[in-house]
Amino acid sequence: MPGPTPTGGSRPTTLADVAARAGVAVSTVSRALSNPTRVNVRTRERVEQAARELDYTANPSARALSSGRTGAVAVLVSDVTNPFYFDIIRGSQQQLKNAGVTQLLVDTEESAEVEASLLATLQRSCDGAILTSTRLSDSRLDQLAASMNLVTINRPRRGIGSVVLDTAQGMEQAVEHLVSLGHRRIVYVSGPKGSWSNERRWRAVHRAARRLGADVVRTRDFPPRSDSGTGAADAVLNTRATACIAYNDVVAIGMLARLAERGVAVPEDLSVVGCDDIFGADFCHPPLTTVTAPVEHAGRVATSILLSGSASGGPATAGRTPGSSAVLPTHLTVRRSTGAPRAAR
Amino acid sequence: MPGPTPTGGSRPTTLADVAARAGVAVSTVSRALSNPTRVNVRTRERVEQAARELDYTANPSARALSSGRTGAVAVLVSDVTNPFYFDIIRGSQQQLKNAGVTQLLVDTEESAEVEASLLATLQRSCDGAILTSTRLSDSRLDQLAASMNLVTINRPRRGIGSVVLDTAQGMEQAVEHLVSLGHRRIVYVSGPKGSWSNERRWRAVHRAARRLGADVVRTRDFPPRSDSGTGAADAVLNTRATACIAYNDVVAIGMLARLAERGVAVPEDLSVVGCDDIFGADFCHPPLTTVTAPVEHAGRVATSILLSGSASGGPATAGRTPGSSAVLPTHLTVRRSTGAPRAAR
DNA sequence: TCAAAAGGCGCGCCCGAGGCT
DNA sequence: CAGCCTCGGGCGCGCCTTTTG
Repeated sequence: MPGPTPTGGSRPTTLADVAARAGVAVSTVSRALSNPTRVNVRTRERVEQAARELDYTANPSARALSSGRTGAVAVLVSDVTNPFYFDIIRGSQQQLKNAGVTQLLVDTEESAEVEASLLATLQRSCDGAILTSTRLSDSRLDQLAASMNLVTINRPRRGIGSVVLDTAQGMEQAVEHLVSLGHRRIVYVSGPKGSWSNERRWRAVHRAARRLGADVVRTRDFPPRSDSGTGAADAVLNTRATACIAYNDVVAIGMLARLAERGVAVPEDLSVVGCDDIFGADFCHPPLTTVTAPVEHAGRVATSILLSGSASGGPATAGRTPGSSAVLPTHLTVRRSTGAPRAAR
Repeated sequence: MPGPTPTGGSRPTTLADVAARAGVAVSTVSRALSNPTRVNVRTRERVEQAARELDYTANPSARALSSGRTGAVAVLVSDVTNPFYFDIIRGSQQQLKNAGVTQLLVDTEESAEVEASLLATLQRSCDGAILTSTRLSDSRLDQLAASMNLVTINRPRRGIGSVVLDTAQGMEQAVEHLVSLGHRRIVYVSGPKGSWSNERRWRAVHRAARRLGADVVRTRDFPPRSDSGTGAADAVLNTRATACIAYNDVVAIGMLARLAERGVAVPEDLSVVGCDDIFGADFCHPPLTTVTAPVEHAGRVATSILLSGSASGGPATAGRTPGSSAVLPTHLTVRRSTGAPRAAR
């Protein structure tokens, strides 16, 4: 017996139950509930009351099966642990709830393969997906976008909806800031390989440094985790640089811990700049100079783009909408982790 | 035409497509794919190859509709913004992925009504739910548990699976710690009304203080958000206390900011203790003395309990399993935000 | 012992019948 | 009698499960 017959004894009420109680046909109940204007007021009220009395709730699976719309949107993040995503999750959660859509939170474990295989399944169980810092190849991305609604964050691509946090701009400001303080040797602490953002940030730093006549080198790649901070700090100290710009705040905060451990004074011995302005950047010690990005806003915008695209008519419209894209400006927020270099070092 | 016919031109392949290609019946394909042992090896291989060639992926909605199992688990949090939940989300995400289950992340906005209404819908679209810090009444909880698999975190209830982070224990240690430093007047910064944890923590603090001969009062209730810190700090300063214990780290960190703003030295003028040991508690300024709770572990355990319960056979078994429960110990982690009170104040 | 056939699962949507103005 | 509003019937969605050969 397949019927889920928990405790109440009776299985969940269906449209048919409501129809019987209201004395109308199943199709009428369906219409009354989902398209109230297309039915007589009196009938509608009868139906609604019956539904209320029976505590009717539509079966989402059945609805999805016949309509093609699931009422869910997937949000893919490379690592749920990373505080950077918290704000994105939060921003999209907010928008999704307003639209009555549920959020499927998915962790891709920083792997393109995991991401791809998850999306294959997810494709059927959601109306669209928000890809944050995707590791997918261009071709895979295009292919996917053809069969489902997609919006990327920090990974623009022609024909696909996208939101970009223009951290490159903030990175330039960071370099200018450091140079104006007197720094001439700067290190960029590189993020994960294959990250579009990482390359973009590095290029911005590199370009700005060259323009301003400062030396800049790049460390090896570090995973975007707090514990990368140890290796990153050591790597930076191994150079003769007086300032460093980290791929993001998570790493930067990790570095602060290691620097304190090694007795390196920030900013006197080394200035540190982060990126993203995550939770914690303002109350760590010293408070972190960082590139402030409107992350939560990005989550909201990405969700709006996705919803406006899929609203027009379920998965059938996937790939049709040109894919609007937004670029959100960032700016440097100067706190206490940067300062003039010590004259003699 | 309802068919989702994105770009490839052809709609997603179904069991029937695979059956046709493999030259067998639909039911055979179904079995071959979901219950491989119950079918001839040669047949199975033919089917599997056909499925591979056609890039077949089952439609989760259809599967859910007929089987009753959705392959999803909901995780309800009162506020996705709260870093405390990050670790829970992370812990459960991990376990769920191992089991091939997807996570539905849901924000209840600190409201019992929102929580209840969401659960009504969710009930059909997931195989179970993890309720973190639920605000539901006992009766509502029981009622719900009768019709779906539930596991609560920090809200034990007979007959329902639960995980409790025993922060009361850590709270006692906190009081002992403060008293041993010489504090005699302590304030407990109260969390949200209706929170089981809040009451429990307060009682633990109260009891321990009385036992040790210290005075303890309680502030008004504060929402568990960082910006409550301002009001909380002011409220505490308004008393003659030399130490305070906050409902949780989020509030405590918010208080640190306000205290710095008002020029109050921590711990010289006021000792501050938090709870949970969230991300940031170790690198704020000063690093926070707090009750360390194995939050991620709690997320993992809760998920395991839920999965072991629902594994036995879909929603039909809801309410049957007695509901195992776990209590995870906590301990005080002393950092720099607590110290001896200034002799004269 | 295995595979084919058929009957749901619950809902959305299309089409057409009937009543009323 | 034409036209509109309203409702009922029926099919299809894709899969699982049971029964039958």
